[in-house]
Amino acid sequence: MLIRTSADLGAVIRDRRKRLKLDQASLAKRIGVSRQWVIEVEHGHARAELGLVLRALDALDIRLDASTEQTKSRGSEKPAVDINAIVAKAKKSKT
Amino acid sequence: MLIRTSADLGAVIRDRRKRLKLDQASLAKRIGVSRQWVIEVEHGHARAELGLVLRALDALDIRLDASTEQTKSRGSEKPAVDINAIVAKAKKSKT
DNA sequence: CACTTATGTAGCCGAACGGCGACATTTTAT
DNA sequence: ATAAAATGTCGCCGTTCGGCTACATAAGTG
Repeated sequence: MLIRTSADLGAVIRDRRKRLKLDQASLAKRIGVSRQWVIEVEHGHARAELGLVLRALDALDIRLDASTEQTKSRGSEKPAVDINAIVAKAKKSKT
Repeated sequence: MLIRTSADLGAVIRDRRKRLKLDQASLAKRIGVSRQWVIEVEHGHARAELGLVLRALDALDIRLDASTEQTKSRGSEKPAVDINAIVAKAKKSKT
């Protein structure tokens, strides 16, 4: 699943937890956090600590992959040549 | 790339930033955080806020994928039947 | 119905976050 | 070598984290 927001993450975690037939308390113990933490994260708490979240994913055997392959381009992406640098140089050596 | 730790995340972010020829200040502005935040995260700050990290990945067009497909099994994984529940019930109706 | 379990909520607390400004250090370019 | 930019470090500060205890609802079972 594609992760965009903390809510996505929370959903993934909750689904996986249920699939593994774990209750929040057990999962919390596995991860080493409080039960409330699990609750908040499953609800999409955006300000949770990155490290704890990663531990949670590990405890649930969820793989996280980062890739730069993108389907939707959003304007200028990978300029084969760094136009900016060229322009900058051009500006400097004006005369 | 597989993300296990915050250091992995930091490396991915830094690589991608350089690949995009951005300096930390510009990236920070894109994400909406301070320049120091970028520094710390690139260094693997484990306690960074999840939401900000996700914003960073988005700003760099890095896709995050969560999957439960795993190569290395680590003990008991997907018990087809929930033995625990069964045992629990058995214990209860002991007589 | 009464009983157990799971989940969610509230307040208190120490600790750390992240922003800010200023400075030190490293790297890059001329 | 000189200048400029990029990167990293340091306090200060308001805000929030995450753990804790206790309580409040669901949700399921006899």
